[in-house]
Amino acid sequence: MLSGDIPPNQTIYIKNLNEKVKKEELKRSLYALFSQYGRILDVVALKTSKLRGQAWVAFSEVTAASNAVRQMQNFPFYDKPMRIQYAKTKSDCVAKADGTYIPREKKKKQEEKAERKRKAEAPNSAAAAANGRADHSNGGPAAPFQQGKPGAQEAAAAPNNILFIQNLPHETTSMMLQMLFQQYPGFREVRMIEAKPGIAFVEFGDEVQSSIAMQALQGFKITPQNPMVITYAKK
DNA sequence: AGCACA
Repeated sequence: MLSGDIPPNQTIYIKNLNEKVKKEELKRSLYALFSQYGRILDVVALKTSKLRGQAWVAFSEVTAASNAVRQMQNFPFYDKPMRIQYAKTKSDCVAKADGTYIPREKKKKQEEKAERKRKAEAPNSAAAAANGRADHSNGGPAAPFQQGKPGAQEAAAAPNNILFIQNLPHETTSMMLQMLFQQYPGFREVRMIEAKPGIAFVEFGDEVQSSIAMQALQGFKITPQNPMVITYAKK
């Protein structure tokens, strides 16, 4: 198998990223691009000699990661095809959420303690950490995806530089949509069909640009009753 | 190619 034999993980590992992109921009773009697959807990990118050109995106669900691995495989991102796998280990942010997180410095002490457990001391902080935390106060409940996003096991549409907008109020004009979408880089045009009110197509220069606009305007309300639903247009 | 979180 191309992707190797790494078992599914809610964090994906991305390599072959364009190393010229600034770290903060890279993280923001990755966030915008991948949040269509589910809730993102964290994006990690380092520019050290060992770690440049790579990034980790941690999702709240494994199914989101699975869809992302399949759908975004080889996606041209800043002119380079992304190579995506599951991460080999659990992200710290995930461990923190499920109560298994052990700070890095304390990890060694932790192992030493386990070796000389012959002491059989009274329960200490290590034992408490091993038991995990009962409270899930961290980050709140795992909310279902917002409307307009596919269910976890349902395949998401393939990225497209053209967006399909639904649930618009019938009085929406292409000029109104242009005002909204032209603030995002790569905007080209809005197309509406007179015979079909409530929908529109918005074209961008490429899939990265359309994805960022989608993320930014997903659920935007032109009227209080009309949160817009944005998906990629079918090819 | 390269699997981290300070």
